[in-house]
Amino acid sequence: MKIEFIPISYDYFDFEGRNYAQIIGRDKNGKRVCLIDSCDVYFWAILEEGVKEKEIEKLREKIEKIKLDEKGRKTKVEKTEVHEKNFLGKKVKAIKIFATNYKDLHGIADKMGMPEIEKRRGYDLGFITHYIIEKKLNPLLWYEISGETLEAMEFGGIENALDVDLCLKVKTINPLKKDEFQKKVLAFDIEADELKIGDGEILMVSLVGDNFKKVITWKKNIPLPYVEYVKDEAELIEKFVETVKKISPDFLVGYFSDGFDMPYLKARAEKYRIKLSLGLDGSQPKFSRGVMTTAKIEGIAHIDLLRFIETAYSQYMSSETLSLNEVAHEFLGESKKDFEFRHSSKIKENEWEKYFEYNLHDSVLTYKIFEKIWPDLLEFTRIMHEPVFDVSRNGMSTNVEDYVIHNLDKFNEIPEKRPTYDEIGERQKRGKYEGAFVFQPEPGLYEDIAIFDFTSSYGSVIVTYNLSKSTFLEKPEKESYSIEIENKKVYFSKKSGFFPEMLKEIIEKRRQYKEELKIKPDAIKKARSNAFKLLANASYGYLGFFGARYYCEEAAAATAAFAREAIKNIIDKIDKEGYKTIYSDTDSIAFLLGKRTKEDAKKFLKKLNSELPGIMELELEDFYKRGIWVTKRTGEFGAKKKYALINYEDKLKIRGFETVRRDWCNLARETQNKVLRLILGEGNEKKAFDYIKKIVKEVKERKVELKEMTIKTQLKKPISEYKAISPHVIAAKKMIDKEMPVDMGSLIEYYIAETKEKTKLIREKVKLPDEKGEYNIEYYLKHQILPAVENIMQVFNVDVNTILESKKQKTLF
DNA sequence: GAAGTGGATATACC
DNA sequence: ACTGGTATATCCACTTC
Repeated sequence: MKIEFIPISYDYFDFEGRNYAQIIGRDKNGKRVCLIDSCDVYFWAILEEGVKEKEIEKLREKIEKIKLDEKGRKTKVEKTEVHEKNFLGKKVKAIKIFATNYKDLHGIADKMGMPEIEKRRGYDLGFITHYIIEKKLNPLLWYEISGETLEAMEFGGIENALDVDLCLKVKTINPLKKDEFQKKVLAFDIEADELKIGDGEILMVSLVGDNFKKVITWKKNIPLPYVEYVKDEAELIEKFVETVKKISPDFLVGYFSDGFDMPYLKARAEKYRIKLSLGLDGSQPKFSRGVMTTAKIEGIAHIDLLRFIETAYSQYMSSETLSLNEVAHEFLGESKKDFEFRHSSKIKENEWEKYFEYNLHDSVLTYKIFEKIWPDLLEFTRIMHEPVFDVSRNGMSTNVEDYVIHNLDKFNEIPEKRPTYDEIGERQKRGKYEGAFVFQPEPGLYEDIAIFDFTSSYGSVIVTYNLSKSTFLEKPEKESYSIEIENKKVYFSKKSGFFPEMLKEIIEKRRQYKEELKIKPDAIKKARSNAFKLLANASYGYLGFFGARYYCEEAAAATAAFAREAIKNIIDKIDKEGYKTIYSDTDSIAFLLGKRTKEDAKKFLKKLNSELPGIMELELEDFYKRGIWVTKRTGEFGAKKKYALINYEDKLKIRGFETVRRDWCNLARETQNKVLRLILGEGNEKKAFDYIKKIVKEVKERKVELKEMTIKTQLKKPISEYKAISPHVIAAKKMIDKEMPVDMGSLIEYYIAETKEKTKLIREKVKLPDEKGEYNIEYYLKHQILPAVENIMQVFNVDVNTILESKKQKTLF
């Protein structure tokens, strides 16, 4: 029979020693389908140069006799073939070795230390990756599948165990041009008494899907349409499982659910000896070990939104934390419902309804955010060619690597292996190489500024100069790209390599999205364009990442070197043309228009572009009315990475200033922001100065609310590992004493208070936000407010410290 | 015990 | 273990006089 099918969730099982892919998806009518399929599993033995035909035949005979009997599996080499392949761009002869079970590829490879074999490769890919490469059944794309239904009890009766409408053994797979997909989404969120996994009771769980809203609870029976009352916690867990089963979503979505909701449910279910059988085969979620736990559900794509947001968006978000509240605010313009958390025993009778609403709303937000990010998740998954479960959790280096691995066959390339533990150690030992160029700015207030920047700068350098592990030349060749790094010249072939070639496609996608964004801007298009920019830039990071298969220090260093050369070239040309460069960082240049018009600058941009090599492209970032660069706190030089601009739509662009840093108190940040706005918007430093005086007065008169004085700093490691006991470490210790949940990664909030003891140490004045006390006037003036505006006013030769001196005289009397 | 300096730490920029 | 380097700023910890 034939069906139209979109694959969503991938798993595999072993049957009689062989591997089978078990793929769950939907057909065009929304029926849930399970495909069962197998594929060849193999790896490569790359032969030494010049091995003769006869020797190869002998070798094949030897290899074909290899058998393994480990871990209760009997695996053998099924057959071998000889192929002409490429490895790292070089033509090689290789034996393709097919084995019974993919788990034994490594074991077989280990038995092949023959002298004719130079390298063994391709034994370290997962089965699902093998399968997707072999059968080209890519996730979240439509296919026409022909296959046959299973016979009774085939594969040990898998069909009966699976909760699907149809089960097919695959015969053929053909891609379809079809896009629409009515996915079924269910968001969920639990509320518990204790934050530590499993320590408290689960009070309620909310579920939100398409036209579906529910809160299951055992705490209070309130007649509300969405509340379902059960008798105890055990029944709550059972009801939750039952509801998920009934809805049977493609995507079960949580927020931090890998780290909280799922492990919590697991812990509580274990306590009551209940099976958390969420899988379509009735299996429980499988939790991965390691630093980051993940919860995988058979047949349903469990998505932890936080993980995807961290990799795909966080760099471009203005939220201070990635809490559901702040992320919802930024993505949706909506906030969480207010609810003051207390232990359930302290919640009053009439407060439960609010708590339920709160819980439900969290799932609503999770559901809505998922809908918002869906286009990106879809695009990411389709580009990476790996299941959405993995893509949604992977970091950028893995994304780059997945992309490469799944595109190798176009180049007839054998995959490179993962580095060994020792190789990683070696790579980590190497020193840093020189990175980006940052222009030394002259402090001052400037007017009429234009900013150009390179589109996907590092990515386009890699493509243009063909930089990669496979194009790196040990010995110089006549026709090659070369550049000096650390007094040593490195060379790269001009014969196009597969890595740069692949990157080209990513950059083209990014350009396309950016164009669409220009035509009709919206937040999501922006995020998507940024997501691809991220992928392009990550390719550079990937080259220098110690865990990468295609790690190439020389290529990474050369990328930075070529980029430095390119930007310096542009700076020269801009200045030669009669403009004046005032700043530049990595891939952007800010310069003064002087007497020229915006149109002149645009024309000039065209000219510059016509002279750029390869796919390098410079674009107009924006024009700005005014901009300010300040001095460093130490020394008279202009500070790098710290400036503020205002464009002709009066929109501020602030970089590096305390305004954008969360480890400064709100008051300092807001004061600085206001001062920048006054100076840039109106060009009025007098007003700014008056404003500062006003704030200083308010601080001295204690008119400022304590919460404006809170400083937030993150705990980057376990408390015990801190050598320097800084204020936030003290605050964290205080929190632990109060049994508040503190962990690595927690954002610690505190303020600096007045104390009786005479001490110089700031850490001895630390108090928690809810601790009684008064803010320390001297500290906030001298360490927060004035430093935040000092360098800005210095541009106008105004010394803000005089405010303190003159006022001090008065207050003395 | 004050002053100066380097190290540890956090955060931002691209 | 889960991209790279560049840069600023703060406060602690130590040295020196």
